[in-house]
Amino acid sequence: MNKAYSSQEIEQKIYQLWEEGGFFEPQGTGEPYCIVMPPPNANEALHAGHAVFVTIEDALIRYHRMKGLKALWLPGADHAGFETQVVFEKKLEKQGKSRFDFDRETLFKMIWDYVQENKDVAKDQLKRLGASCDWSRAKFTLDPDIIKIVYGTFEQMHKDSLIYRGERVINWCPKHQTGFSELEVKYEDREDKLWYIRYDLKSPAASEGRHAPNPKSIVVATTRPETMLGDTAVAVNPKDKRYQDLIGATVRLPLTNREIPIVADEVVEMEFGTGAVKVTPAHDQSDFEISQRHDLPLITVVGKTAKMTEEAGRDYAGLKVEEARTKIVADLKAQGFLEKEEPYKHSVGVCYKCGRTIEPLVSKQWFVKIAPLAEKAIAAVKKGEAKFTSSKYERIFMHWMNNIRDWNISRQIVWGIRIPVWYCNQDKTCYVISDKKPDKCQKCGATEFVAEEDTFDTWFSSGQWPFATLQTTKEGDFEAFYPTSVMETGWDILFFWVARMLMLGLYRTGQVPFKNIYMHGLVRDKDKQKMSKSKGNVINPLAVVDGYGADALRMSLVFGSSNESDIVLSEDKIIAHRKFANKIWNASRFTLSQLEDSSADEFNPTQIKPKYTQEDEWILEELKKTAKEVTQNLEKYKFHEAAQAIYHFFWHSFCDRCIEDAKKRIYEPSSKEDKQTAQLVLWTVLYDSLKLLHPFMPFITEEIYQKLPSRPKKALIIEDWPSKI
RNA sequence: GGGCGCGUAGCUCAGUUGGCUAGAGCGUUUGAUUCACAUUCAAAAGGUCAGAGGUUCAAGUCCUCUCGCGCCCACCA
Repeated sequence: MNKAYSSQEIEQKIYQLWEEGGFFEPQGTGEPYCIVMPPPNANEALHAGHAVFVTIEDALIRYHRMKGLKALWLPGADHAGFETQVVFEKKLEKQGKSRFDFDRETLFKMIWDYVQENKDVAKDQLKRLGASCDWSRAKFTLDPDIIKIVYGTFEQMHKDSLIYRGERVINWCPKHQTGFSELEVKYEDREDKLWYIRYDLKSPAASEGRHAPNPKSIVVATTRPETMLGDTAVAVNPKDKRYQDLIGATVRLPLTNREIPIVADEVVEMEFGTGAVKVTPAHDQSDFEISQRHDLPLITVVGKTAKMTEEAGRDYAGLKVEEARTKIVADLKAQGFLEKEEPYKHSVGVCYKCGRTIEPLVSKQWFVKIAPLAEKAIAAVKKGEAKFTSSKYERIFMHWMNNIRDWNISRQIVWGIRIPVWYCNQDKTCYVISDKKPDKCQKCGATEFVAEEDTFDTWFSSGQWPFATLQTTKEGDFEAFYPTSVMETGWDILFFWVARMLMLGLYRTGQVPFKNIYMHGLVRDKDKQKMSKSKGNVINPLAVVDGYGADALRMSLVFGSSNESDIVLSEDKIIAHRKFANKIWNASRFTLSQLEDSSADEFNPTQIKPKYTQEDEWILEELKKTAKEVTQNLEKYKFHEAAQAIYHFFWHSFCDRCIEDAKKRIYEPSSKEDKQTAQLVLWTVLYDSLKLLHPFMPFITEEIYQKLPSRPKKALIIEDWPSKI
């Protein structure tokens, strides 16, 4: 053995040993244990967050495998619709091209090829981190059998009236040319202005017999004056005494003279601005809802590229929103309609990818009626069918689920699963749901169809991942492993993914997709800053593996972080655990050398009749206690405690005391029995320590195990866990 | 506006249902060793557990308030 531990020399060799041994496939007849891996993006290298899930999930899998459970860790890769398309678009941009230069099929094919080129990157990196997942079952989110299941879900939901196509205000990114769900919109604080605009009355309201002065106008406050061109009403609160007389009156929209009514609606807050609000149903979520209640028309004045439309009128059509705003304000001022303007701080929705201001636009999109699904998910969590290991995430989850809104699942991108709809006519009122182009519409008899061009929100398909994978891997997998044992993923995708999996899993299978939910935190740098490319503080896990070894990286990710909160990763911490790896190496090197040179008779633990000293009894007791502590903490998902327990035992009990004690007894033995007993103790403690360390530091422990005399199994990975509880 | 969480040694954090002199890693100081150890070992310093009040035989741990910080959600026109 080398004097110092060299991770580079052994890691690859050890991984190969496991793979060739077939140890990653579920073995034996034990109780099934299954984790479905959150599939990394197929086109991207892994980042620190991936290293966290590998560390935790692999520790769980290895522990349960050693405990004798039939353990399956099911890997996969995600096409990651929008994310990947954005990456690809940037590539195109560099070549001076845009995705709009290509037709749907060509673009899809180009991205497909691009993903194929990169698809092994993530897989190879997972292997380098030591992920003991069953590659023979690996799935890709665009596998035809997965798509088939996703289509089946869509069709079933449509039959159950849980899917509808509707005209709604959606969150539109003018750069990426797609709509989003509300989760993909980020908010940014902005210093803006609030403009007060006077709308003159066409005719006084019916107010005979009232004492109130008969007003001639009403003033509204807005941050988006340019959208006034699309106003179809002014709304006030029905309880607002100031405007009682005006409800039902008609005003003339400045600049256009179009006549619009004043309506009363509860959502209007009397305290804000003047208490009167302009209603622009085509460009504001809340206004849209008002328009539905009052049967108001829609006028779209902002188009999909954030430019004013023809409907905005000759003077403004074609202007960018910001230009239109400036011009409108100037025009209003010139014509005397601008009462005042004041500085105003508010938050504005922006695209989470590019930061462009989100334009709320009315558009026809596919929606999932979410309330019935949410109800079942809430009930399942309440009943404990799916348990959050941390109550804080359960509370956050419940709060969101109780306020959930219908889910826009259509995306105007090509990289994804096409929504399997075929329209029978141009106005798209009649359609057939089918994976292939249908022959004939049963409803209207049409034989010509227009294909839906939108694709599903990635989360609609990945929300079905646990059952879709297990139903398409191997015969009997679904029956054996569903519901899976635990879902472990980052808290940032609690709503995006975990909540959707629960809802869709319950809907499709009648069972929760996983029994436990463990959320890990964000990896931060030593100053607790979020890692980002622009800050230059990103720790590339593969670079760490190269420099310090996968075991050191894994150990530093579990050590000193708990409560499923954020994880601080620093070079100091990694170095500390590389030192620990070296300590393990050398303690083992010493132990093994002491067992070897008992040349007289080969070391054989079963042949030794030990005469334990007090010190021996102490270390064996400590070992037992540590095994119990590691086990209990693993059972409770307290990885940091488990790791710390074995770390402390190995270093300070085994190395500092047990080995020191053994030296005297082996070098200057008082009796043959005592020497042999000392050797047996060393062997025993090392043997069990390797097992206890293995879930966290799989490579080094396996390498040493392979050198251990009298080892009972082919590999440590399939050894028996040393503690029953 | 609503919700969640955090504030414990210089730094990063543990501390299970309230129970002995509050712990770990890194860092710092002193000594030893190079005899398995790209070192290691022994020892030490360092905390009024954010602050105030309360419950209790007993509170870092439960309750209330205050201060500071972070995050999430929301139809802030």
